[in-house]
Formats: sequence, C-alpha cells, structure tokens
Amino acid sequence: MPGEHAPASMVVLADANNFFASCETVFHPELAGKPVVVLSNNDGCVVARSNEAKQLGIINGTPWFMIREAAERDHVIARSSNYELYGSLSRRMMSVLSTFLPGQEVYSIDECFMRSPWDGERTRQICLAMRRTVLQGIGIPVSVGVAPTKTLAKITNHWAKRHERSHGVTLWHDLAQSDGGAGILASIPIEDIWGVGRRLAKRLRGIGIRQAAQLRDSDPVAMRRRFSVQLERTILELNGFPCIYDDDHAGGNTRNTELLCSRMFGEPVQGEDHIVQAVSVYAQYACRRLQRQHSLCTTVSAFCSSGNVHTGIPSAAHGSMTLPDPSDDPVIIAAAARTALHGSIIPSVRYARAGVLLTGLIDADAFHTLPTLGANSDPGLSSVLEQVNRRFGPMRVGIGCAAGIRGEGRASEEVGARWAMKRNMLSQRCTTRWEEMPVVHAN
DNA sequence: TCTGGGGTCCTAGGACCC
DNA sequence: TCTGGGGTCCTAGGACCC
Repeated sequence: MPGEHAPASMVVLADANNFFASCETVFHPELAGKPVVVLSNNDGCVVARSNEAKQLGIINGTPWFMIREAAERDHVIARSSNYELYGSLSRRMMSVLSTFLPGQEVYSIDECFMRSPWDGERTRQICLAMRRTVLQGIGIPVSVGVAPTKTLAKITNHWAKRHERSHGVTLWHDLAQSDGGAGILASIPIEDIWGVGRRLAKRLRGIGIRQAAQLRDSDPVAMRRRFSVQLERTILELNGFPCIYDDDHAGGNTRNTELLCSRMFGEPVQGEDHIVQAVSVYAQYACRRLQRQHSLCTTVSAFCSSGNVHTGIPSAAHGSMTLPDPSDDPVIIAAAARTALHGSIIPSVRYARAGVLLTGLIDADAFHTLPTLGANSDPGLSSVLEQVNRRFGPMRVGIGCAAGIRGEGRASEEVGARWAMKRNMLSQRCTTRWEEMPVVHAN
C-alpha cells in the first residue's frame, strides 16, 4: 500500500480555528472579538472557545454550571451546540478547500488532509490563496500546516495557529531548523503529539521521554515491542517517513463501520416506558444515518445507564439482538432495540442516558434477497414513514412518538419528551431552515 | 442540582478447527 | 504424571481522536 502513494507529495492539513465558535460568529458578526463559548448537549460543558474566551482561562471540558457565574461577569457569550449549522458550514468549507488541492480526506468536522504535488513556495502560495477564499466565502478562518507526514503536519498546523506572522500557513521546512538547528520538536511535550494521549504520555515520561524530539530519536522497533504498533508509526512519522494512511479516501466518502446514537437525558427518567421511547427515537436517528451511507446493519444493541454516582447506585442495562436479515428499516431496528433492553430495566433506577449502537454494517448493494423472503415487517409502514419524512421534514412522524412526546419546541425534529435534551442557548440554523434564515436590512 | 457524543484501531483472550 | 502446534474468527475492552 505505501507504494501506491506518491512519495514526493507533501501532506497539507487545513484546520479551522475555533470552529464552533467561528460558526456562531458567521451570522452574528457582533460576536467577533468577544469571548464566546459553545456548550455540549444539555448545555453540559464547554466544547469550544473563541480566542478571547481562551484568554480568560476557560478550559475545554469544564462543566458550564461551575464557571457560569464568573463567565457571565466577564461578559462571556454562551451558545448551545448547533450541529446542524456547523455541519452545513463544514460541508461548504470542505467543498471550497477541495478545489485548491487534490486528495482531500475529511478527517473531522473542521479539518481535512490534502496533498500538494508542488514545491514548497508554490504550495505556500496556494495555501494562502485557499485560506483567503475560505475566509471570504464562508467566513471561517482556517490554518494550514504543510509537512512530509500527517503527524508533522499536525504539529506545523498547531504552530501556524499560534503565530500571527505565519499568516495562517506554515511549512515544516520553516520549523525544522528553528531553536538553533535542534528543531521545534525539542520544545514540544509528548502529550501534544497526535496519537499520544494522557495514559501513554504518562508511561513515556516514566521512561524519561518528555519531548517530541526524544520520542523521534527512540528505537521504533523496541518501542513497538514495549508499547504498540501505533507508537512505532508515530515515531517513524516524526522522522519524516509517512506511514499513517487513509485506506479508502477515494471520493472522500468513507463509510462508518458502526453507528452510535446516544444521549444524556435532559433530566433523569424512571421506568421502562420512557427508556423505550427514547431508544425508539434514537434507533430512528441511527437508521437515517444508516440509510444515508447506504448500509444495512446486522446487529442492534441498546443500552441505558444511571448517571451521577451521587444521586444513586450506578446501574446500567444493555442487550443486543442479531437481526434475521440485514436491514435499514426503522420499524425493524427500533423493535430490535426495544427487545434488546426488554426486561433488564430496573423500575427504581433513575436513568441518565441511553443509546443505540448499530454494528455489523454492510453495503446495501451487497445484500440481495427475494422480496417475499425479506424481513418480516409491513413494508407499507416503512415506506409511508419515509415519504412523510421526506415531504414534511425529519421526525414529523415516527415510531414511539404516539405516547405524547411531540413537544412545543420550535425545532420540528426534536421530541418534546421530559428526557429530551436541553439546549436553551441555541442559535439559528441559518443555512438549513427556511424559517430560520437570517434577514439583512439595507439602509 | 447541573460533567457530551460519535467514532476508529489495536490487542488479548476464548472458542473452535485440523 | 504427562497434555502439540498452528491457524481463524469473534468479542470485549483499552486507548485515542475530534
């Protein structure tokens, strides 16, 4: 496989700055220059911050309730996470980026790898133009790192974000000779390396490896034996030998191998009825994603658990069902999820979250059966659901919604059940909902 | 009172087979 | 008392990522 990749080309990593916070600013320019934080579902904890919020010392992952008072004193603006908006802006951004360089591999909602077949200077000019275009056309600032390997591109990108003079674009070549020739790796702690998490960093420090340069200079074979094959790859990548590949980025559309839909409840709930409702709804969300990627699943798992240890004895229930035939039918899959949990829910427990996991995913085209031998649901019901959802929007009707869980909220696709998520500071979904489109006034 | 959600890859160990 | 060698497949759990 390595042979298939052109060795001469450089890895280009484009990564949006403070992506969620930047998205909130696109349609609310008055937020620019102000401290903005974006909160996780249920407005639980901070998941993104503008530069100004970072300067106030707000750390990612901090529970909102713990810093709320201080943040409000500092005039921090908080938003519930609006994934519909972020997803939409992400698709636009990726689309623009892909017109500048080949080999795009969308790595996450806010970053993608690309390849440049050009030399350093030409690559730099292309990346500067790419950055300007995205900023002007989408309104999102991105930083770009260019390096021989993905691991080094991550480091280079990180540097570009922090140093104004780079104008958002940095080449590994520029950094390799810094610090009097020792290179920038001598000043980077190991936990800042892509692929080295907290646990591994602790173990590495235990054997005296503290900086990236020390890891780069360690023996990859010995480290593989002692730790893992991933760490060996990281070491090789730090030395400039690419060995982390994306297997199937052809078309940029990779398929998931499993799909999970899980949520914390807005408030803990008790009793099988509520859990079954939630699990039915999550199963339908998961099915939409399954159908979108044109897959069928073979196994359906469902789980629920009580949350906070302080509010009761921790308790969890889970179960799974193998389907008689691979399916993407919400009727079948929601029923399987309910069956998987049936009997294991304890009536006295207050559950805080639940979820549905679809595994054993296969390509829908790879599975054929005669219509009469297919899965034993009423085909009419599924197709009616599909047609209604297509015409009137997702989740207007659905399974498990009969028990009065359609709420009053503005969001048509959200259920109004007691257990539904809290998102009290949600911005408008300007790019995906007609009724939430921004209005511009000209004087 | 209140701490997210959705993934991937790798490894070890068990079941099973010849 | 002694108890092969090698392989595959599956699953659970750890670790990491954004």
